[in-house]
Amino acid sequence: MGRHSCCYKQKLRKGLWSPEEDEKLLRHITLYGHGCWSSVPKQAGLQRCGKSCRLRWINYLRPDLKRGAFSQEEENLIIELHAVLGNRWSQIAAQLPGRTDNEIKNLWNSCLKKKLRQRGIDPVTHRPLSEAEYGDEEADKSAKSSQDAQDMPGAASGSSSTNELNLLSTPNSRQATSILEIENCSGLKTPSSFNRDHLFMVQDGYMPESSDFAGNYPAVSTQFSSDWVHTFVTHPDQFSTTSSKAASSSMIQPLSTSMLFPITVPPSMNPQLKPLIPFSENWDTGNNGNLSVFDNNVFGSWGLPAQQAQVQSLEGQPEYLQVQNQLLNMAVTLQNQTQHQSNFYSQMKPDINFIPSTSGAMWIQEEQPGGAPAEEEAVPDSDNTSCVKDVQRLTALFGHM
DNA sequence: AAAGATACCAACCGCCGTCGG
DNA sequence: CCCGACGGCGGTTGGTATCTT
Repeated sequence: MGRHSCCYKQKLRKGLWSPEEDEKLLRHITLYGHGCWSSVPKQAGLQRCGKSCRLRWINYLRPDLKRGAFSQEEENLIIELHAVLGNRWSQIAAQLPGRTDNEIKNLWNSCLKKKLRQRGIDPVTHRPLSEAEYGDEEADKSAKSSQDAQDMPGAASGSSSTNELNLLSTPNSRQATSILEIENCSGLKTPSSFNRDHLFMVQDGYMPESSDFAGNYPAVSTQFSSDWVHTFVTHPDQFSTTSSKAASSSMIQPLSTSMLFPITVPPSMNPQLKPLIPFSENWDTGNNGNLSVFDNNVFGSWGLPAQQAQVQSLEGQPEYLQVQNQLLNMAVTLQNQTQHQSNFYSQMKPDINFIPSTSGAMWIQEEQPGGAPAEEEAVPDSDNTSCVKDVQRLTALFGHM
């Protein structure tokens, strides 16, 4: 096996990157972009393979990376996403602006798996350990299918069995338990599977009424983390494929700008939200088997009470854009109400209200009505490591130029 | 204080899908 | 259609830091 083909051509450096190498790569990409990765090391004067450069850029040098410890909310979100996506780290990372798949993978392997086990939850199946280990036949079947989905992400289309998950929030959650349940949700394999199956979410005591489901199917891309609501709008193109992998991606994946529009709504706004997005009755009657939910007036409302949130049809504007606009307006309104963010990257939490990222994601955090910042789990300001790294990066970029 | 154990994380490895010739 | 280059992904490794005994 040995090295990747690009590494055979010449003797290339391996191992940790020196500050000088970082500087070269950072400067090169800042000035010229990366273009073809295989040509980057030569152009940048590096004795590395293109793959190594790409990895270094993505995992370390990218300017939009969020440094520092993961917040409790991020951890909860990762756990919830992992329950749905399995080890698809890149897709999970797509939901966490500023975090890399490698970072999340490391966190999972080093911390979250352990935490889940300590809580009696099997990190693979996301079911109670006792049930996962000694469960009845049905439990075994369910667990197995879930396991299959995670073991063979690429073979997802072949598996259409139950994918049940039951997530419990951390015992330390400030308010009510957040529970995300997906029942009989054919493994999120294809969007059309939602025609028969249903998915619902329970949060802070909210229990969807049966009428909520009458002919409608809630968007999977609304997530609850603690008492926050994470909502995503996915670009319709994401639904237009029958590829199992791409289809499952479409559920939560994202974002190359406008592909996904995540908004995190603070607890104080929850009363205004109804965590269901009606889906069209002919959800699965897409074009030749391809699903184009937006052709079918899927988004009749957006989390708000129906009478308040009917999407007005704007001539010539795709409905997903209308939804995005609604969310954007909401976000801007929030921003206007809470005018004290200053630097996007210097105060990620808890002070940031509105954080655009290059990936098109926005995170909104609102002040509590009393004016005090929304109470958050304690988030380490910025650990020494991240400081050192940031200094290193800045030095690399500017210190010698 | 030293040695061993454990945790953490950056980077590598190999596989796979896509694309262009 | 085939083949090679390339990018992307997930699993794994190895070095370093931290903790425990």
